[in-house]
Amino acid sequence: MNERAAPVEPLTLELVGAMHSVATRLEDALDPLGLSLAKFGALSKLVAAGEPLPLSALAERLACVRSNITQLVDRLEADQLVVRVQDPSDRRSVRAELTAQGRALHTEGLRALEAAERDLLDRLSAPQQDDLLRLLRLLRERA
Amino acid sequence: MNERAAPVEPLTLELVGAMHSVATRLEDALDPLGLSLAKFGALSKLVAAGEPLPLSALAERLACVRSNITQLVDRLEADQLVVRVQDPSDRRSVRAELTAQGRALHTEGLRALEAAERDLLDRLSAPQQDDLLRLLRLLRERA
DNA sequence: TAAGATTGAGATCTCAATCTTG
DNA sequence: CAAGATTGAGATCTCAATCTTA
Repeated sequence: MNERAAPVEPLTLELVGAMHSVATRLEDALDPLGLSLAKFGALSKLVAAGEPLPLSALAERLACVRSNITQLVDRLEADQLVVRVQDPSDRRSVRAELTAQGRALHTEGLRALEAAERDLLDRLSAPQQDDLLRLLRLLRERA
Repeated sequence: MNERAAPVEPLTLELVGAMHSVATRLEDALDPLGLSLAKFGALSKLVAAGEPLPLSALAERLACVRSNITQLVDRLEADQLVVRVQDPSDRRSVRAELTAQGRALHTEGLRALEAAERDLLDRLSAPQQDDLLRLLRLLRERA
């Protein structure tokens, strides 16, 4: 029994707080490269796809709305990391294509993130790391 | 051995993705009340403190910069959930004080969050929930 | 009309610079 | 000068409305 007042903070706020802390650490790791998590995420999806992606597809894979991608690609284009290319078969569609520079920076970002990841996860044993990933995926895969 | 290309996505991006998904779910739960996670977080810290807090203290407890709190309190004040009060003993200091309306809405928000929390965590057994919290705290408590 | 993309308004956050008070 | 708060600029995100093309 605990005599003190009941916790005012729901469990989920702890979740959000911890995740915010992790995200901040990762942003800091990417910052020296001029990258943000948002930008790296987009580059990452483009590399994974292996080909230019329509902005709608990018929005779907990054779990955000289309208008967000319009602006994100604006900034990526200003950084010369991607270019917009027209789709001749459907003139409504615009695809984002990686530049050589974008591909190279993604590789650097990957290294930086993996270093930050080792720093972060070194606290946890290998089985703990597996557990964490499994639990988070359970939360995510909810309808 | 896996013949396919190595995963392009670092483990940490999975973490960020899961975080984003959870945060979105919680935002949705608060939305009908006209609350956001940011606003609820501030109300929650004020309720926990039991007294008006200087904006600096609020910034510290919410792990963000002061200028963020200035604007957040602007919006909370516009919603009539808090008021700014002057500190007679130090005229530099401004404290945020809950209104009755702010206190009431915090209670409603708490209920909404706890419902969303049950929805989210129902997937996990009680020991799994404990594990998740423990693991996240380990990640957070890093220097 | 549907779909793809963009625009405009606004919420949330950061940083750098500034202003007042200590 | 330090500290507390604010302001201004800009990044990131959402929603509603709009424009073009299918």
